[in-house]
Amino acid sequence: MWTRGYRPMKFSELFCPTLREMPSEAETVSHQLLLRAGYIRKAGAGIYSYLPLAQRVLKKIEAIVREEMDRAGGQELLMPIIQPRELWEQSGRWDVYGDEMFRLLDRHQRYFALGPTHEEIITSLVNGDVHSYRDLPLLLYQIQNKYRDEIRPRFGLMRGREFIMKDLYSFDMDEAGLDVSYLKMYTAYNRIFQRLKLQYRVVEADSGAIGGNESHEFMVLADTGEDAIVFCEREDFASNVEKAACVYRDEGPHEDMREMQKIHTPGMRTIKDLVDFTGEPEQRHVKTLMYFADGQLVAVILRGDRELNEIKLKNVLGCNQLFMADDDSVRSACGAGFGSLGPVGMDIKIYADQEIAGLRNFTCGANEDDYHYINVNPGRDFLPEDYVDIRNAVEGDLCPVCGHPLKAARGIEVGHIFKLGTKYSQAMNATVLDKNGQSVHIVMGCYGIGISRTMAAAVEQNHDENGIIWPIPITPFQVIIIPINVKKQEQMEAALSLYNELQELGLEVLLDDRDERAGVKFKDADLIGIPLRIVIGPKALQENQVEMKKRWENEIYNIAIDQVAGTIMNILKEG
RNA sequence: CGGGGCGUGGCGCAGUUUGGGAGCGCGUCUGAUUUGGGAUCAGAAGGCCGCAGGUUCAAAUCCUGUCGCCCCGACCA
Repeated sequence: MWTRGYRPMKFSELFCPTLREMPSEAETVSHQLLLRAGYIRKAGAGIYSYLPLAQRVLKKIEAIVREEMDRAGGQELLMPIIQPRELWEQSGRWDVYGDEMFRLLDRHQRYFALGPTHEEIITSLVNGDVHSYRDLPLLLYQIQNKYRDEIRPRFGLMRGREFIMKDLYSFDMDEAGLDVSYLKMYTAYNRIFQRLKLQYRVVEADSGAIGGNESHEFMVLADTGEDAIVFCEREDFASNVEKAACVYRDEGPHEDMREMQKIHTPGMRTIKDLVDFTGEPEQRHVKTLMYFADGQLVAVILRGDRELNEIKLKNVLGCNQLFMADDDSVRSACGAGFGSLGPVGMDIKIYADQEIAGLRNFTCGANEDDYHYINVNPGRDFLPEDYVDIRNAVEGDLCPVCGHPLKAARGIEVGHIFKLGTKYSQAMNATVLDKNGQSVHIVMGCYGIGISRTMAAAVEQNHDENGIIWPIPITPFQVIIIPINVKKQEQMEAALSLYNELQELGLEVLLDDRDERAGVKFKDADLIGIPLRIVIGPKALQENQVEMKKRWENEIYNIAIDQVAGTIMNILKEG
């Protein structure tokens, strides 16, 4: 149920510098509370020290992760943080990874990377010592610091430049083997997040730069999450909006096409300007975006109320590099600037979102500054290269499986699993001999859990105005005992005796033996988030009773001292 | 990298516009009175005003440069 082996603790000896005031640098709840409650301190942008309370939480999360990785057949190892450049050149990622990789020079002017991930090193490791199909499958993992020079570290532990991650890599003979390994991890991840008592959802995800074809993300649900997801309440479908296919259904019958007209629209550059000007809703406008795809200019058109999904666009175009065109390039190619662009008469390849096909009599730019067309119709007034799915999914879109309207939510990505296939084994020539003595590339998968991020996500999801409310499986202490007045001998004696009794039962107990006013101790107990609080005060003590309070409830119960241990054990068992 | 903001005792901030005393609240230390939701009184310690250069009789304040941090956008566990 919980992990033993941590010494109980007296608050007077604990290094837990709580802050009365909110640190000004923190914006997000988890960042604020972890700082205020004395869990973390910043050493630099995106770089933190974990204080004793945080270390306890991290160790608990790690313990659960380890148990489930081992249960699924994983073997723990530890790989270096400092990795030679040559390995990264073999996989081609020395260049591809770009500025996000920390690089350093040794005294001989040789380059090294601070590992942002460990595919290269583990592939090379396995390649050196695994030669036969008899050695597979192999599941290897570690819990290690990772280094990514994030463009913008933020939200405390949520997006650090140094963070703790569990990463497991699977090695199989073939795709069928990979499917088995992937399923093992999928199952293990579900067990982990259930055991952590976090509300989460598994969503389909884009596999991004790491490569591969199938991928799921494990999202802890929180309004402050950086990712948007959509899910279906009826069917087994949930997806990151980056990935979610948008179902398009032609609603027909369509209104009659009217005659296209050019109108004067001085100074109007945004959809909102046009909505105000024409009185037509956003859905009856079309916006035009210009991109460079591997150096070639393309136009993209979407309904006015939609957001372009660059990942989808990149996949549709099959390009490596995609970025928005600058104003000068657009002007010289189209004869007008952003805000006045449109598909009519444009001799650049146009990719239209699939919804555009069903629009009638919409408004768009005329490729002439301060002019727009109204009553534009696809097919009649312009022909796109193709109609494609390139917008972000939103709430209310139809489920691709059952057609039911989708719900939207926000989430914190705490786990991500990928089927890599042979991307790295080919690049680094990692092979084994199969039963026929034939050399085949190893089929790989990789599976990450952000350990430090999970701690932050847990706080994000479990707190109130007074502080953190730890889920029992990861709380730094299960019980805090507060004698109201440590100078009253009978209170301290009762407290100490209870403290000893509970710790002998294997519980993690924090005894607040500080000579502080009761209010201070209550405030700190709430702030640092201990689930169960035992208060030893003069009134109840005369009756041989103490007060018990659950951090997530308001009620206070009086309990006979000799029943405290049993009551606590029951509550903890229920989790 | 672009846009916005901030660097002044441990924390939160005022002071900068208009140059001339380094201040306030919290915390810390000592003593007393207190003791059930962040006590009160008395006393004390603690600051290269991010750093460098410049202007000036005089710079936290004006100028130049530089470093760091936070927030908004593209990356990801």
